[in-house]
Amino acid sequence: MSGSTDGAKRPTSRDVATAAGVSRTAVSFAFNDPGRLSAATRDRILEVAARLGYRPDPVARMLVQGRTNSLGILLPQDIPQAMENPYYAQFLVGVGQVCHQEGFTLLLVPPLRNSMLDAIPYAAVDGFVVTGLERDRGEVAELERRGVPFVLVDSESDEDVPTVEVDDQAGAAAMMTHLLELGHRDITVLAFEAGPDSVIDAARGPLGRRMAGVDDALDGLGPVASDVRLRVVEARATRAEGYKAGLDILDSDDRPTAVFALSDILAAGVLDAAYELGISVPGDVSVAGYDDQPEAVWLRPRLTTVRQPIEAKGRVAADFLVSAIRGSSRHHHHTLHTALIVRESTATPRKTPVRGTGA
Amino acid sequence: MSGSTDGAKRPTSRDVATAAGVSRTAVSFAFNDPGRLSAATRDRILEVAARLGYRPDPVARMLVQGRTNSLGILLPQDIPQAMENPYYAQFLVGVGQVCHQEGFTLLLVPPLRNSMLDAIPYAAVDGFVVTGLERDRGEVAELERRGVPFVLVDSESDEDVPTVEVDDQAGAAAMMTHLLELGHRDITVLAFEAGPDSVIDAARGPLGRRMAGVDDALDGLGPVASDVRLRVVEARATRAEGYKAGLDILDSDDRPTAVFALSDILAAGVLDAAYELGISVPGDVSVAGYDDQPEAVWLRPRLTTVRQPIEAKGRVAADFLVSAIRGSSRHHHHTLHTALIVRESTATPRKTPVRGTGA
DNA sequence: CTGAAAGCGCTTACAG
DNA sequence: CTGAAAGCGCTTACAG
Repeated sequence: MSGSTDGAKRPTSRDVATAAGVSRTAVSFAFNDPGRLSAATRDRILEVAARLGYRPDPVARMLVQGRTNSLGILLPQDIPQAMENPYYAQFLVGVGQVCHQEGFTLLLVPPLRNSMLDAIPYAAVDGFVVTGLERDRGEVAELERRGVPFVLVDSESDEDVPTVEVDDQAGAAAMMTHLLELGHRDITVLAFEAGPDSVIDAARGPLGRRMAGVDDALDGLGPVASDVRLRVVEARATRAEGYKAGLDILDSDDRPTAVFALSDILAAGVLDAAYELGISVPGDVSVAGYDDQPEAVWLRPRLTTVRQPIEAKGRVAADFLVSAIRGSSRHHHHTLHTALIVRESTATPRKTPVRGTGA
Repeated sequence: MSGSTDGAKRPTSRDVATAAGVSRTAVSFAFNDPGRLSAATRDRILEVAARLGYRPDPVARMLVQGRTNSLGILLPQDIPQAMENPYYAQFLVGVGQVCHQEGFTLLLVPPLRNSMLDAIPYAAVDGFVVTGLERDRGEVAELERRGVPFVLVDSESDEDVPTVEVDDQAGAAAMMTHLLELGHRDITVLAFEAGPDSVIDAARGPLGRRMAGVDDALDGLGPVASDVRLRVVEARATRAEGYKAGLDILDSDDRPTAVFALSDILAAGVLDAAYELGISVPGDVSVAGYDDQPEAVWLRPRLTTVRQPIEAKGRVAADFLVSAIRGSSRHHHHTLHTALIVRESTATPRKTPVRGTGA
């Protein structure tokens, strides 16, 4: 019954113009600038358009206007992987706020045939928010070639390109210092590893900076640093993988007195593992996270973590992008700050080794 | 230093053709069908294109090819609200799988000026996945007018339009029956309410069907049904709101023996409230959820809930859409099924009222 | 208030 | 193997 989807093709502005006995110019005005038409003409055109089921073609309009009213998010991984990651969802909340305010839609642009490079030329967007890239990658050159503005997020600072960063190094250092000041000398860092097919270089970017922060804190300790035992374990950033890693770390004669998970989702998994093993947190072991996702405050015990303003990061990046699109002020840089959030999951370690004669 | 973003405008295929001494046809072939050119010509064109920083314009290409290679998700709420909802993230995982497989990007299309209707004509997509709409709304007519395929998700079944549904009524009935069979006769249903600015009709759609399922179970009980005390409370679907509602429901002389939350996120909040109040679950009160989000199994106690295949819903919807775009088989319908997942948060109610002389 | 013309940047039969 | 021409469907100065 609908019929408009099949059969005869969609009516064009020419069809409407003919049927209404006006020019295509008039049809365009009826939709985009009705004030320029007499009421009679306008009404007639609109009526004919309604009868024919006419709508201006959005792509033709984009071509002639030179804008799409849509922002692109260039993803380093495919859409399912991104959407499974609560970090991304939160980041998109921030980007989405700007979209809402400025009337943009949001295009998710995953790698094409496993290549971010290939995806860049095909996306119909007015600009890109780019996550998970370092500045010297070929992708940046391709973006410049593409000729639309873009903003690098969580990349390294760069003079020539707008960036939004978070001082992850300071954040990780603050948490590590917190742990050291509590008296911990046997600490396991649980790092996240890149997902399968990842095109990002995990050693750089946020992970690299957080690890550097860990080292900073150790250095700041002075000569005593040699007393500290530091182990590093990796897991994919899901709660289930955090749980498995947590089991490995905690179910051992030689378990650390503190675990510093480099993302909250991993910390949640470690908490699950501790619960499962009957190991008390923070009594037997301290657990710390990173991100301060909304989830963190609902965990038991409430998670001590490093807050990074993920939503603000998305918002600032999108703001920069929209400014660049609108033609104002090129090359912005902004660094967001982290904060140490001490809740219930960290405490002074027991004096006596847990596996010994007890508390 | 980059220069390509500002100053002179982007080179076009004409510029490349001129510089390489060939026709625009040849330039097009060099990028889209290199086999049709002699190696020498092709290499020369590509080299000149690289030197000039040329890329075919995606929008012009879309116009002439009549496709965008992008799927649209028509949202009933703005992007931040959608991304805050774990249900949506999971749904997008399913849609994203198809995008990945078929090489589509994904455009998030929120209401424009608070109107879904207004957003439809402007999105450059090959089709829409539509959530949160009923069939008789003006939006459906607008979609038909738009002339691209679309699929309605969680809508009512309809002959004329492809739909993907879940038998929510049966799912809710199954849970309610489970509670009744355990012996509960004083049950509070915690329903989710639409967010602010919502354009959806909450009384219909999934919520309405789940409530109908609750009634079905009561009806199935026969004459004893009159012994059942049923209360309904509403809250916005966030954990914090679930927590607040949980406090209200549980911190009372007259609390129910079971709470059936119509979404897991709400159930999680009720669990938080019970924990806060020192009320044992399922000892003092049973708590049930709906959705079986990944989270549910990490809650303590593990949540009894109704599983609905959210990811599959997204996948099936996107599959239908891609088929329609490719021109095959119009008008599909698919109903997905729910399953009762009994875990630890529901049990037989205490015989004696909690506020009485105790167990 | 209204229209004829040019043009957005590309691809695609068609012809040679 | 290569090119001239038409056309995708619209908007926008410009002129009247």
